[in-house]
Amino acid sequence: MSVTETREKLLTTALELIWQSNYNSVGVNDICRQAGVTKGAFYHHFDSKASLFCEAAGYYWQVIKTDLDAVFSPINSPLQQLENLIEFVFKSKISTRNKPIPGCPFFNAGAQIGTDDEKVLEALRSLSQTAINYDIALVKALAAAGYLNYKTDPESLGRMMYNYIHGVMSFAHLQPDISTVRKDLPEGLYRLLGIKEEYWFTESATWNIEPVLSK
Amino acid sequence: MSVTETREKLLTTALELIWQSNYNSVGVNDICRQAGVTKGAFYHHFDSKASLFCEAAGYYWQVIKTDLDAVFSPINSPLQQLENLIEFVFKSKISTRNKPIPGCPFFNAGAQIGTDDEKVLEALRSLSQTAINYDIALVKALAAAGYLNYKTDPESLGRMMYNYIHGVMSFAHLQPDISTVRKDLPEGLYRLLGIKEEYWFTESATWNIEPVLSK
DNA sequence: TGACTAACATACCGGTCGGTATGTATTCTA
DNA sequence: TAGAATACATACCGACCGGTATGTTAGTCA
Repeated sequence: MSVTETREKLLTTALELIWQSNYNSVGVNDICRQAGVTKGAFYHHFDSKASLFCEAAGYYWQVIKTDLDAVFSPINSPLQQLENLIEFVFKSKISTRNKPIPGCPFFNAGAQIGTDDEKVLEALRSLSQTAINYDIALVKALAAAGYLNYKTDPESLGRMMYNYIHGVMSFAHLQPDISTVRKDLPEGLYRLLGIKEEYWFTESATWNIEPVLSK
Repeated sequence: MSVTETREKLLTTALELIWQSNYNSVGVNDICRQAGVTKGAFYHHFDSKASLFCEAAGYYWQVIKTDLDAVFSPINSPLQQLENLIEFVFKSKISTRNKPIPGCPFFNAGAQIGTDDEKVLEALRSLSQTAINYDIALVKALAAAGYLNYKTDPESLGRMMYNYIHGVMSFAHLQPDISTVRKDLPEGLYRLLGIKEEYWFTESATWNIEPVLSK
């Protein structure tokens, strides 16, 4: 394995394992074993488990940014973007490729990591804020196009979208019922956004490529 | 300390500690130290850490049920019940009594506990479903009273409320900004429920007693 | 009063945790 | 081509984990 290969293998493996369970119960040894490298290699590349997590956060973001840019591509109408987002969340964060319903690794980790480790928290904050910014942009576009019922504070509404999506994902983690999510996810977003009812379920997603990281 | 005192002290202490951080990082030793009892006493009363958690779940529910019944008391109008719920979530789950914003211990735990330990998961599932049932009842009452914009599936909408609330709480855990929550929590629920806009922020909560467990 | 037991206390166990010290190939550089 | 730096591998550390074995005390009941 080349240098960058080893490094990326550790990053992706860490993501995968933490995704499947959680930050605390995934040990450095587990990551190393799964990645097929030794602990020496691990601590050659990363200072600590926490710093690996921070770097993995950046790596993860860089990876899904490609997907998000496609999801929110301006060649799609705002309504299509919304449907794309729903499809993206479902495909990349929920879906049924394996038994467990994973949710977002970093959001889960947010609830898992103690209040210590400020660096990790900061990485998570930055990550979530960047994600919310995508939502905010969508809200503005929807509002400008006249799809929305209420007058709207885009920042607040972007946060609401983010919070709702992650609430649904966490619930799906506990109650792995695909059909429930299929229903609750879009309708909840329609309601939150205040999409006028005549536009509900009228557009279909233009995004359906396989998410980069979910192989 | 009497027998039941010791037992309850362990239960409440476990709740408190898990609340403040999370299931995995709170050890049996921590619980014992904080509760002022020894490990021998712990394992005299409980079979394992997991079984303590299950019993704590039941205990917790029994405790907050009192609050919930007050929040959703039929002497309050549906709109008042909704405001009460918002106030309850804010006071008992968020608030500012200490620095950290805890969220719901059991919801957090849901994201933390591995897919193993099926008994724990089952306890969490039962707990969340019972909580959702309160929301469902509220949805029905609101719909019957004509406060809602859209035609509604109460079960689905109850879940949406639950998911949104916990999404907000988890986000608050990461970004401890009280004023944000103060805004996003009610408005998100109004939007989700489809409360007609003329009823937004029109009622004030009739519930403001101190939650039982948050001393 | 003595046998029995519930309710603890103390000491300790094997296993695992994140992290490190040190050795060894391989590659780059002067 | 010598030697320095890189990229690991191996072995090991102390701390802590959940859990247990065993001792001690206090109350119950015959």
